[in-house]
Amino acid sequence: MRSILHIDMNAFFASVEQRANPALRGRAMAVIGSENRGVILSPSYEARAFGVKTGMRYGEARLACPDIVFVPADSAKYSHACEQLIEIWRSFTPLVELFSIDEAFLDVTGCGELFGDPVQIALAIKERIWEEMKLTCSIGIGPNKLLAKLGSDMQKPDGLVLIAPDDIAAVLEDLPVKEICGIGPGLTQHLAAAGIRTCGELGSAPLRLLCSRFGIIGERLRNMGLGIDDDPVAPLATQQEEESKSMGHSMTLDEDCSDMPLIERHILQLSEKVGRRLRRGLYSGRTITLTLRYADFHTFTRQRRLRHAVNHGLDIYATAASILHELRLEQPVRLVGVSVSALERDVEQVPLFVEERKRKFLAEAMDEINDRHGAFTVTWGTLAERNSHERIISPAWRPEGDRQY
DNA sequence: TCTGGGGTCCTAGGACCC
DNA sequence: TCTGGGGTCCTAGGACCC
Repeated sequence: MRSILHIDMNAFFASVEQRANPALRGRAMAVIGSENRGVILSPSYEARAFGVKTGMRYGEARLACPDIVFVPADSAKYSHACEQLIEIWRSFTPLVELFSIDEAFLDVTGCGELFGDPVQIALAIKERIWEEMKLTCSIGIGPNKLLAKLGSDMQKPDGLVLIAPDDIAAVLEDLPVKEICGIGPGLTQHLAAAGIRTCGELGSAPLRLLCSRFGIIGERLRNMGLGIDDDPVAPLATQQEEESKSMGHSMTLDEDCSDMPLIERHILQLSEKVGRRLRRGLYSGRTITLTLRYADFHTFTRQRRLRHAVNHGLDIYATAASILHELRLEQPVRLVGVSVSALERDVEQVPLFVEERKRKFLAEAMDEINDRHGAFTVTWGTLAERNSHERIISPAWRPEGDRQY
């Protein structure tokens, strides 16, 4: 039986900002992304008390909480805090899997001799994080990642929830399926249509029914209902060795735009950013995808497969622009995105030794804002230059078990 | 102050080949 | 050749996560 911890930092960006600036402490504040047309990335707990939530538009947040203070996101600050967290976690176990910039799984099976039972370990970790960083977190403990993640969600902020093997059935019996990581709105609705609302119902549903309705994820779904999950905690070094599958950038324009030359310039800028990241990671790619979002939010993609892989901004741009020119825009454009997939690695140039890449990873880590629902994703050590302020993003890698959705 | 940005995986249909 | 089926590649879209 494994012992897995899932650690979820509470209001991570907001807490880091409050820690850095005493004037923000105890105040309703929120970290925001872009200046213009963005959403709340991370509200402080004081703001949450007013009903401010991640993903809210600024106007909505101000309506709920007129005195709220908006603070622009500072990715370097959060990356640095994340590095400190990793250091603390790794002092307990080498099996640390970063799930996002503010979440991690730790496999503490067999750490008992050194640090005590899993609850003692969790308490010790919370104490270290508080002592050294003045941040709180919620920790879930379970026999696998699925249940550990569930546990960390059950008590916020500053929670500690143990789901022991004997508790599993009782915890899951009446739990709505959407609480499970991997079951989103779409699956929730489909399951409801099949008469399945709780994990208890999901776990006892006939496998044949689930497979006929949900295909190859049927079995995985039933396991979710039963709290079964064999997915191992992938240590950082392994995560870093995983190759990226795609790299892209997108941006919401300050204003909806019908001006083709202007849209082209945005596409060029995005193409250059993507190209730099590809080259830095010693990648090139054969498939170029252009994403457009119209003013009414309708979003679509067009992609083109090239004969040879490319990684220069102008090559990416040439393809993306030609795709654009074959379209007839039906509305003003709200968002433009360029991404490259079908990636290849230029083997001869790759200098990679795990240790070397590991060091780079910590030095250059995570940059670009994602949000969440608040989070960043993280970039793995593939940068060639140091001290670059370029924004480098990351594969939104996920644990294998959740990958199938 | 109308709704961000980064990913992964899966499905389904059509082209094309044997 | 009035007719089938398997395989691969490609494209578009959608579900899911943070």
